[in-house]
Amino acid sequence: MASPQRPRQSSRSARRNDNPNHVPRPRNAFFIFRCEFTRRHAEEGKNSERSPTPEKILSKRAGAAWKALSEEDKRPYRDEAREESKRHGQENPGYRYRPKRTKPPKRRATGPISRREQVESLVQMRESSAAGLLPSPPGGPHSRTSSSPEPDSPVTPRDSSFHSLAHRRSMSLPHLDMALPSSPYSYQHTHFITPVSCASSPGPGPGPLRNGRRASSSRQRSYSPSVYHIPPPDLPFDLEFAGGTPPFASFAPHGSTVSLPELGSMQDLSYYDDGSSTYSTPQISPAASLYDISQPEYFSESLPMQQEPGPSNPAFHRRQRSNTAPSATVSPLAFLSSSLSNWNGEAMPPPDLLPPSRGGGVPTLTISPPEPSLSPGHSPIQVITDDAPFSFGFGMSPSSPTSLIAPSADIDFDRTPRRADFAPNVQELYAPPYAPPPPPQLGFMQAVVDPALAPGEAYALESYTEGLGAFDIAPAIYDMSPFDDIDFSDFLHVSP
DNA sequence: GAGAATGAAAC
DNA sequence: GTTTCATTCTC
Repeated sequence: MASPQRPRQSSRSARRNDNPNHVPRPRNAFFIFRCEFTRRHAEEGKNSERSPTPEKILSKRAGAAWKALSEEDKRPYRDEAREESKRHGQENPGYRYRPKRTKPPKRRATGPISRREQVESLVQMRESSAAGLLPSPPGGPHSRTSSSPEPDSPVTPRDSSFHSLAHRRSMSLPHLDMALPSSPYSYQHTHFITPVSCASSPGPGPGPLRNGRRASSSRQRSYSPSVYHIPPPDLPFDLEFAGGTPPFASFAPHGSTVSLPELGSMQDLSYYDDGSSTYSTPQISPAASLYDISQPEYFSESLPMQQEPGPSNPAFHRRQRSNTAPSATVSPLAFLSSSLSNWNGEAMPPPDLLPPSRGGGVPTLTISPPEPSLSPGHSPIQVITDDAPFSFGFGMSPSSPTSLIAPSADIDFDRTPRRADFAPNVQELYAPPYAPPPPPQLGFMQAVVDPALAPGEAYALESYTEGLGAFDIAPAIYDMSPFDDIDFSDFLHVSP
């Protein structure tokens, strides 16, 4: 059994950082065992003619011996490790293990990246663009802010807020892979939407593919009996369906369409930070039902005129952002249904006539990116009619749609301030520090992203970087002086 | 400083 | 899931 001696500071740890005050970590059970193992070996070797066993070999033997021990045999060492850890805590109050990352952590193969990472990506690209350089890969200068803080740097309340902020996600973030195809980060946010007839009820079961795999090839097919995995929109792809009606599947507010009747028969899946997921059935607003826009005649010339879009329209009132919103990843479908719930039912006919081929059929909805002409926080939902009962695809931007203007979702997971949240005088002072990103020039992407919409996307990032900059996340990039007087506390969880 | 082992803790 | 660092000491 290991003696309860305090381990002497190793030469390596003593040198660590050249810091004489460095406090080594408490040993774990195996290290206590290994120390004893080494000691026993040394004692046995005293009377031996053999040369001392190299430490490497000893470590291997100790590891094998440790594995050979039963749990009962290991218990004294585990107990001792607990005791040592307890003593360590008592002798070093306030101690916190702070490993230093010497190399950037490997990017997760799946899962969404943080908004902050995306902002950093944008900033990096913008700088590179201004310098006429290609973006540097992750791990470059701008990835520094993603690594752990300096071990000995004080943790201020602001730091805490900052970290919780960085872990929040927002569905209002533009998809950088689309707006900025050369982003060093890949957008991995995947949603699964299955027809009710195929989907299991909420809870366990075969369920969707967690963290949908992303094929490395430029073409991807993915199908399972209960799950349709739709790859990110930056890749051309084919979908295979086992017959029947293909599901509405969407992962970006671009170009995917679905008819309203179908919308109500589908289930959506959202992932949460804690790894859980929930199904939900989009709720069609009473207004939508009332107008029954599933009927083609609804789009006849007898459409009622409605208000002009804009802040004066009560329907455009933006709800107060909630600090208690769950940290969830919202799918575009949830976004759409939420938008519909706010929709006042009014429709705006198109300025020009619908093409004859689009004169009938079942109307479909297309979620479009925000347009800069609209007040911030509002997205247009465009209703188009199509001969096909269902259409799906990318690059199917409505050419001459009937337009419904609906307020955007009141689910806003972005607790960072937006320009609209700033004091009026600040809003007047502020001028965007950069031009909107240029339209993508990649062939397929060009068909998907409407360059005219880029400013709207840029706006969201711009406002977010404003918020980040106010917390010194991107110092020396923006002149944040106009925002010095802003109280951001409403957007943060700050312990009193 | 690397190397061997295992596991706690952080990220 | 990945990385660091606890111990030890030789190479």
